[in-house]
Amino acid sequence: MAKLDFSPIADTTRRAEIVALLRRAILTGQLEPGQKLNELRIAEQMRVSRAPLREAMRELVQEGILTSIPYAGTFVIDVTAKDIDDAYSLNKVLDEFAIDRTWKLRDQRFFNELDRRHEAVKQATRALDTTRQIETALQLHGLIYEWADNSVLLETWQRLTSRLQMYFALHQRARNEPVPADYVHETYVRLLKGNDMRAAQRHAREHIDLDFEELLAYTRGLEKRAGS
Amino acid sequence: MAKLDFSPIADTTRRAEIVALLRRAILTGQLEPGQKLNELRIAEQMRVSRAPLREAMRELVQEGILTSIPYAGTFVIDVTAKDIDDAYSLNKVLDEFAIDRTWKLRDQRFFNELDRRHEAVKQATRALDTTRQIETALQLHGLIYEWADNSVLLETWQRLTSRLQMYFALHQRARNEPVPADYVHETYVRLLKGNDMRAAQRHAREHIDLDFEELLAYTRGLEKRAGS
DNA sequence: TCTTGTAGGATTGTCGACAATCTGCTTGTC
DNA sequence: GACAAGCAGATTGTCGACAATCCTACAAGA
Repeated sequence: MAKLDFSPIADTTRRAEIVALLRRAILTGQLEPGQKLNELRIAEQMRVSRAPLREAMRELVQEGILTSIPYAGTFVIDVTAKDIDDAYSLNKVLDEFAIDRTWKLRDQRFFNELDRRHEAVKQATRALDTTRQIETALQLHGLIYEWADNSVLLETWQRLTSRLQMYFALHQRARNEPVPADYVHETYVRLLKGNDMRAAQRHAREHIDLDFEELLAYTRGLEKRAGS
Repeated sequence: MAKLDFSPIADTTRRAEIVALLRRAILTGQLEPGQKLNELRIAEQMRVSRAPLREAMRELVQEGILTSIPYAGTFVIDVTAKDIDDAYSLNKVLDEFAIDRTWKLRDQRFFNELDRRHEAVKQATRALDTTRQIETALQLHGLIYEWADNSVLLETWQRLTSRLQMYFALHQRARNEPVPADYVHETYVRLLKGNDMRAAQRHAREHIDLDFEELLAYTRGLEKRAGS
């Protein structure tokens, strides 16, 4: 018999679909930070009852992109400069760890996947699809986490990813211009293929710092506006 | 007017109470790994309807201590040696980061709180209350995370804590004898009060390794039993 | 004028019932 | 006896309605 890998079939609960829809709306910035989610309205729009919607919202609260206040409502989290700073500084540490753990496990499949994801980023960049560009860039970056063979680390990264994607999307919407940032990934991929682990780790740090500076500048602007 | 700090009043939703009850049952080992949670039965026992119970369970699924399979049920997560290994190796990295970030922020209040939590551990140890001993030890350990002034790091730690507490509780139940492990905390506290950050970080690593070895040995036993 | 009490409407939290799905057993056929 | 089809029974997923709570506006009183 031919060896054939079947992927698991899609989750068929409404709840799972609602989670996906809401997450996407939040991470692409369609739902703005601080905005309240009216259960009845959303349930009507999605043509579902409030029960699965509420369960979906609980999941996203635990995922860290919604926040809930009893009897008051559920809101998209606010984005402060400090949150971004916190997320990024933790990300640096995790990157270093992930690269360390992945390093010995790299094989041809890893390199192929790396190229594939890199290509996806470049394609999205050429197509000027900023949302997809952010998504693919984070997926490229996430490969070291998937490869590190540490489930807890991977979970942590996925939680962080949600926030990062949200931050980048907001940043994008504000600037409303495509990001080049292509050569940076070029170097990143090259170093991950090479033999100098410390160099790769160092680059990851610096690469992150780069994006981070831009984000912070944007967010500081946000807070000035909110404070006025 | 006298300055008085009021703490926020407790959440009064059934959901929040159910979450607390379930979490406690899982983390103390009353609900065993792999065990299925029957919604109807639990709802009847708690005298609540299934709606808030299900929402509570979704939260715990996202928290990582329950796992859900659509139309099959929700189960307490299984504990494998690899999971523990993963959690601990990540914990080492986070500890180092947390100590680094906390170091400059230490003040008298920090030291006082450190002593207070240390005292709580010793008290639980003297009282032979192993459940409370685990709880207080993790709280002592968690202080550097609370003090590090990084909300994302703190969240990550809290997620890890849930698992660690569960692991320790299982370990305890299996051995059924009180752990001394008192002097270890003594050293930990002393180093956190001192002036040598690297020494504190190094100790945190070694301290963790110690507990970890015991846990792993226990869990390997578990898997042999399950495999037979 | 400021504070306090009080409806009214809107929204969230909870409940009980129904629909969809899974599991194990029985039955019938070969 | 082996195996597939199909039928309960139990359990999860979803729905619509009710209860509890909050926010707003407005009126009454100091």
